[in-house]
Amino acid sequence: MSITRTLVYSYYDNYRSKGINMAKKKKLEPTQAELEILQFLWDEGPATVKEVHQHLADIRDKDIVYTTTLKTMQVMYERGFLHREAAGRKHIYNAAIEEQATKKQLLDKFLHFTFGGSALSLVMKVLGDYKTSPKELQELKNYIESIEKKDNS
Amino acid sequence: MSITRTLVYSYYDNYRSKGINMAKKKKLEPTQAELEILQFLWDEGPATVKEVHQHLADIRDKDIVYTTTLKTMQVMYERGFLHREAAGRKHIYNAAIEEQATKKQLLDKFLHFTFGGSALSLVMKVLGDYKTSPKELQELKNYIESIEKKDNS
DNA sequence: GATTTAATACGAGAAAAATCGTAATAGTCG
DNA sequence: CGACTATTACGATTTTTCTCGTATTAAATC
Repeated sequence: MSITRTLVYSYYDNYRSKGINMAKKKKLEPTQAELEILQFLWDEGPATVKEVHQHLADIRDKDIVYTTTLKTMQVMYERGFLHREAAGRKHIYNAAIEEQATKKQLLDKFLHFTFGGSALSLVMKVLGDYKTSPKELQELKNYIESIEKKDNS
Repeated sequence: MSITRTLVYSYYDNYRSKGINMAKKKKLEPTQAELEILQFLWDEGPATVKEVHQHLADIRDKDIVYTTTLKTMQVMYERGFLHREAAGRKHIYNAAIEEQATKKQLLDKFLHFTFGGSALSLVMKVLGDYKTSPKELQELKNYIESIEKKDNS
């Protein structure tokens, strides 16, 4: 129980805490299919549908049709998740939402639904379940110490 | 880039690595609504629909009708996520799937879709985004050291 | 400038998830 | 027993997400 239970957040706090009219807040979270696309654009920068689609074909196990990717990206554009720019007959798409903020948002949600809001129990689970190299562990300790230093100032 | 990119897993590995006929594998992952219910049963043990529903009403911001909870739990029972036992006119439900294994499964998926499979970048993000108390940080360091020791034996 | 090709636009539908309303049932209490 | 109530059963609907096929457009090639 100890520390893994200490740090608990409510997923809904995000919505409640931001004022009165949160009810009419539109859906702002990318879906999973959309996430895979954003992931690619965040890492690689602007790309065409073709490039994105190629990447998905590599990544995924299940096949997908070109127009599916296209459609998804068009929807993402409408939803404000992507920018785009015409270049000849093509469009060049880019992420329109910020990587870190988006991940934070999804993390909040995941934390709520899967770990009951406990951030530390998630961290422990990850460290316990995935083999981490000595070097990585060392770097992680350093990072923790840098947080400690910052907190003390 | 450094360490946050090192530890990368493919979400699909889970499916691929377990043999030949993975294609016909049924949907085995609880949905989000189901997760909230499992969470409660894992924490609190066996409960009636009424109790679960009461809990959801407390937890959630949006209202939900009783039969919705009931239906969800019935579906979960059919899907094999819950056991149940008649007690007079009621049913007493309990989780039928293992907490840690289930969370691992969901973590794999989340890691893939939201952090491109990088476990460490998730850990760093969590530590960076959520304020963690000095005591918690210390316990975390201890935990990391215990992993280091174990690896060296 | 006609034909071919590569891309987008768009509507429709399948699949999955979540919700609800009504009916049936089993237990309770007068 | 008969009325009442709490509970389950179940079908249907809504909402969200994902997928695909066809039509259209714009550029490239000959």
